[in-house]
Amino acid sequence: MTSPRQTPSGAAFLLAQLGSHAAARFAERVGELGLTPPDVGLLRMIAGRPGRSQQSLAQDLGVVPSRVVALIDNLDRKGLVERRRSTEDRRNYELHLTDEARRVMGQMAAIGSAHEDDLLAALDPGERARLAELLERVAGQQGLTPGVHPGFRRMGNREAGPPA
Amino acid sequence: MTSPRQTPSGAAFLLAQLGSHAAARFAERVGELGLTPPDVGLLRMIAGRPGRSQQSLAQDLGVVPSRVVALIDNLDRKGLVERRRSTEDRRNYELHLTDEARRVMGQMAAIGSAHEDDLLAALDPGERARLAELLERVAGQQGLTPGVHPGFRRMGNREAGPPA
DNA sequence: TATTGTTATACTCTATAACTATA
DNA sequence: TATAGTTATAGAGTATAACAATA
Repeated sequence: MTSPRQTPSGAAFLLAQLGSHAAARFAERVGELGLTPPDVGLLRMIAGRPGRSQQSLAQDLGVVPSRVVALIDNLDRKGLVERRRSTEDRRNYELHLTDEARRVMGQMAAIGSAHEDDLLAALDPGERARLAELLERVAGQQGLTPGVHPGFRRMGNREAGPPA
Repeated sequence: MTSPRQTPSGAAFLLAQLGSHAAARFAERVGELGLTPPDVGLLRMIAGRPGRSQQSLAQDLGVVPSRVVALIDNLDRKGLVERRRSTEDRRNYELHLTDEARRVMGQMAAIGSAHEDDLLAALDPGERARLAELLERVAGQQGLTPGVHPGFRRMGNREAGPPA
């Protein structure tokens, strides 16, 4: 006979599967605002600590500084973030949101609610709370930083690519 | 004062965050076996229906057939899958696992258990079951196929890349 | 003509390393 | 010499389109 369980492990697989799904749906939604998920994360991080440098972002995101250049370039081109030379140390920039960015973030909040609502349509409010509570405990035990999505750095594929 | 909630929505965000984390940890583990997460998914799909064609995989995975070529090339080079020309319709291949692949899948089962255990260390057995039950209902309502991870096709970035 | 698999090509994402300006 | 940011370059992942063999 074949293997007893076709479906993988259990909650761990469901978590990965649903997480990927949730991320994809979220990407669709914010895409309508002209944003990518990384854009959204960056905006939130800058909003949380205005004036922070690209280096500090690179550290918190776990990516290399040159990556942040491209990321911020995106937001800059969209008119959502401003680079101001620091007057104290003219090597670095102080990153600030524009008024436009603050407007966009208002829309993001609405999008977030709708997203949550659609995603968890199968659960009633009590069940959603229980789910959130369980997930929070898992996230805490796993050492995840609240509010920081680890989807920035690609998980290294330590193997060869396609043939030719 | 600033926005009342720094942390995004709630369970939806936690789901995406934990899902990404779970996937990354799983990638680490199977990497020690010389496999990538796509490898694992493919092996399971072939094991579930030996002899299936690359086209059928492409459909179930939601990727383009040329992508499957590279994916199967990988497994082929590792000696885990065999392409046998179909005798009925010599256009397509029948994909089969090798003995080595079956051995590897045994190890994968052990890895899966350890992964689940580490990931959900914060929860006792009853809580794990409750979590799985909630997640299953969400996954069902969202129309996710049991056992198929949607991480194959990259979610389209419908926006410009880095500057130059 | 339609279908399975393949190759050729191009585009995006991302990291590494070299470079500029400032300290 | 060390640090913030940038540019140049390269590698992996993926899709589109053109192609070969078979039906």
